[in-house]
Amino acid sequence: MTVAPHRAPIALASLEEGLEVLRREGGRVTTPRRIVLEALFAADGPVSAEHIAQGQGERPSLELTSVYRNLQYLEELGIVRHVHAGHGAGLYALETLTPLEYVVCEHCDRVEAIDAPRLDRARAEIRSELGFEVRFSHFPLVGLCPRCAAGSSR
Amino acid sequence: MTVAPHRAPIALASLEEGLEVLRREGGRVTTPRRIVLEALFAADGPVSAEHIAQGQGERPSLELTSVYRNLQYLEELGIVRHVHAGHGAGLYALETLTPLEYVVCEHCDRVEAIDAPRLDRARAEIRSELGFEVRFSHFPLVGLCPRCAAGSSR
DNA sequence: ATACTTGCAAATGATTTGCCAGTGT
DNA sequence: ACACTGGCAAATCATTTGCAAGTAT
Repeated sequence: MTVAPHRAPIALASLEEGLEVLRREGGRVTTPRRIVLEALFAADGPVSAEHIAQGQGERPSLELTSVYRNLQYLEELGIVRHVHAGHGAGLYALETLTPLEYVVCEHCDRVEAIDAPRLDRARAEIRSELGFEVRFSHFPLVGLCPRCAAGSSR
Repeated sequence: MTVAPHRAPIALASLEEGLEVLRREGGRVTTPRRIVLEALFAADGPVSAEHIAQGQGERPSLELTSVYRNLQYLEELGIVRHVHAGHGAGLYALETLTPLEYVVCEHCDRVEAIDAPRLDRARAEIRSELGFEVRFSHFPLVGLCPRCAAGSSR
């Protein structure tokens, strides 16, 4: 598990491809590692390490420590990325073919994945106003979703 | 210290005004409380609880716990707000007359305060594209500042 | 006098680290 | 065989909480 600097993103098409990447990079294909990947493929959005560690149905549970270690390793390989949805635990997801960025509602805590290009105009505004090149992938956009913005008396 | 839901923001003009707010709201003017306010007035940007607790020059150090408790109380009163600049500790600042939002460079970690209106166009883009009403005050915009964007080979 | 606050220790929650036994290759 | 991993306990970091002693009003 000695990779450190992040590689370019790799969008896995299948679990098998993930295992291939592991082998190619000199990593070993172990049961916990396979399970973490399975959990990420099974998830329909970013999930916490805790969630992965708990297991679900067929998928066995495993040590939280191993989950964190493997997520970190997979992240260094460019297979996984994590987001911070609020004050709580980080959320992990597989890297995707079309880059995703995230928006979180600070009222209902819902996390929504957005195709990065949809935020290009906002990014351009920020670039021209501040000269900053922003990403909403690691730290998401936080605000009120339409639903909550409508019925919020706070 | 029983206030809980946040009051409307109050931009203090002076430490004295802060103490008045405390009295008006039924809080007590204590030494640690005065020190926390002094530290915030002395700071030229958002600072960590740790930083406040350490003291500096004239300003005595105090228990980290008290700093956190008081920051939380002042935040509930609408005098203080906090931002998350990255993976580390939260940063605290006095509420300002003209609302501020923050931008953080993920490369050099510099935190820059921005007058909220300067981001109105970006916010409008996001609103029209996603229906989201975003704020960059609690969770800041994260990206590369001009300096780092220029000389970054990563 | 009495409710609000502080200090200090201990608890929490998220994540990391040390170390030795276990196992892919 | 041997370096890479996993499990488990303990360490860290930021922050919160419990409680008895201290103090503003």
